[in-house]
Amino acid sequence: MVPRAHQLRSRPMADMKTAWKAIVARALAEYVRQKGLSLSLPAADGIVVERPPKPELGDLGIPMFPFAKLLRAGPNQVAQALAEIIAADPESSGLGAAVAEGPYLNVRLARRPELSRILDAALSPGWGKTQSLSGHRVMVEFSSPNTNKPLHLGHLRNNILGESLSRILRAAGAEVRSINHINDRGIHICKSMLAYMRLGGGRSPADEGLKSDHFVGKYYVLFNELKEKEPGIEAEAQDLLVRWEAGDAEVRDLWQRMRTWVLEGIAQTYARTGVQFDLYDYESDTYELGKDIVLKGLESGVFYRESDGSVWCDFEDIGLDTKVFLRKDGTSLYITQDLGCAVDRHDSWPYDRLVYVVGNEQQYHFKVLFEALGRLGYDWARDLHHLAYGMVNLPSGRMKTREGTVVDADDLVDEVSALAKAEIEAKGREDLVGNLDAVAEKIALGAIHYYLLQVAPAKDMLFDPAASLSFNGDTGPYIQYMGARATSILRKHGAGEGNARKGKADPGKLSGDSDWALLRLVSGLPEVIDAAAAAMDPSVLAAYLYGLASGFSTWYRENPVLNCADFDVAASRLDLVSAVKRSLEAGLALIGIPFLESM
RNA sequence: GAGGCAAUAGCUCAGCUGGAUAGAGCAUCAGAUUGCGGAUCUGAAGGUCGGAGGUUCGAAUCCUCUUUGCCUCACCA
Repeated sequence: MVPRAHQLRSRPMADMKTAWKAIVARALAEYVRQKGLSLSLPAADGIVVERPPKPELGDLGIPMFPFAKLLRAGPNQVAQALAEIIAADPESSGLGAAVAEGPYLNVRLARRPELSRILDAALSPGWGKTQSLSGHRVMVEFSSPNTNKPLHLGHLRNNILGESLSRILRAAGAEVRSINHINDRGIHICKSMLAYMRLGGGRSPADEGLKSDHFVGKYYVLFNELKEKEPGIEAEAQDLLVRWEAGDAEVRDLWQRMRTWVLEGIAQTYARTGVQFDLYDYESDTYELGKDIVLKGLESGVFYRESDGSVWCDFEDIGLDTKVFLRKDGTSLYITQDLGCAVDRHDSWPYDRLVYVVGNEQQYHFKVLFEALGRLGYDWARDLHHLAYGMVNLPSGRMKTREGTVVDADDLVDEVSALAKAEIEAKGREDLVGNLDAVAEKIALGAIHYYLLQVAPAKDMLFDPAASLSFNGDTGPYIQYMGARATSILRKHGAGEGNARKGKADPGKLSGDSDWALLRLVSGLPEVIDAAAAAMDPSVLAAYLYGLASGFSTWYRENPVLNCADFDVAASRLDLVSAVKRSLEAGLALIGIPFLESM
């Protein structure tokens, strides 16, 4: 089965693998026929095709071990036999040549047709978009801040994971809705309100010259100081919550005012870091949702009532605990609300998947939530997914608000920006970059987002300030820098410099090992996007982009473009540089790293 | 105590459904620019993949046990 033309356009390298699986499967069948054996062979898509560890070994490698066992022959022998059969297969000859190397069948692809196909794809408008999830609707909930303090480093990891995931899913063809579930009610909110009532003196953020979310956060910290001297203040906060729930006008008024301050401040942080949402849920609107669902579940016997009136569900049969779903006073809990939200969301926009980007400390909660929804008869409960990410720790240990070891999001971006600015100035590039502050901030985002995304989501990570501020090596700014250099070549060409305009571009001129190696790297983008989307893991894309940038860097040191004496090669390499630039640009956009034309 | 996640180079991390000599970056050492941006490149050194068994032609990867670390096990969110 030879892949269709439009598929070849969108995923050049993946389709080559598919094509070769089919060729090998055919060769196996032929081998069996020749030997007069009768046995069932593996399906073509079950054949493992990998990439040889070294480029000299070819473009694709197929281990013969599984077949050796099946055919009761040595793997080297099988490789040899298959190579001969494939050499005689007329369909394979246009696609490349297979050579037996030890127990492996290594394929050298026919470069000339591949080169033009890859280049063609990489320079066409759809590059960086795939269809692997087309027709899918995915909801992604992330960020979910509290409205009593500003965002911190942990939120930055959450935000970029959620934002990047949303973009990757869209790039893979899915229809995505991103949701921010604002936690704007509860005892923690009342605490900052109470401290403000005591110490705020009616001042506004502007009066104190503070960003509005930082202003509110200050009072949250002050509450904890008050508590030291005045233990009774906790009860007062509780009382404030009761008044809030009762709709007390004075309390609601203050609540509204402080909430707005925080949300305005947080919105600024989202804007500067490039995070966007399609929808906002406010807990103050949704906190009573889910009660009726629990009551229905009570009727159907999914839940049971304790003698004190509280409602529970027993999960001991699946190794979990019993869990409360309604308080004895009939009020709802976190999980009650989440139950209601999930149903509401599915009613309003039936999705194929709902992803909660929430810290791994809540794994138990989501396990219970999903299980409860399933028991209540919602068959879409299996489409819910908790994307649990690990904590961001500091060299000194865990971040703790009370100990003042929290790394504030805005402060971090400011700090890294200042370093980037100093770096630009140290190199005397102020005039080259244009808007100095804007570019410095984009470099800072590149550094921070890449640092946070480079680690697989599930893992806890260490945030080492010194290392994260570095712009060298495996970092976001390194990738940005390679993008800037590629752009620089194209810019010079555009300005009339170099030999490329004297020649004629021909992909066939790029069949040398180093040009070919770089173009193969480029060709991997669509597959990586699909893999990142399937695994819901932006880190695989981050790793790919670093590899591409690094490959480009190695390549262009040895391979002149504008200065190439062979004008046709110069013109062809210019296309290759364009393809690299476009791939970096498309890929970086998906992981929230600004592309820079110069830096 | 129960459940979950993790452990790979001095440090921070990759290692896709088991496959060819376990890879990067940082740090260390040694080099490279009369050429398209040196925030770069090349090289050296650095590993009993926490430990012990098992499955397999083959294990960092799968299974069991074990050690260590983190998280959770609220009528908080």
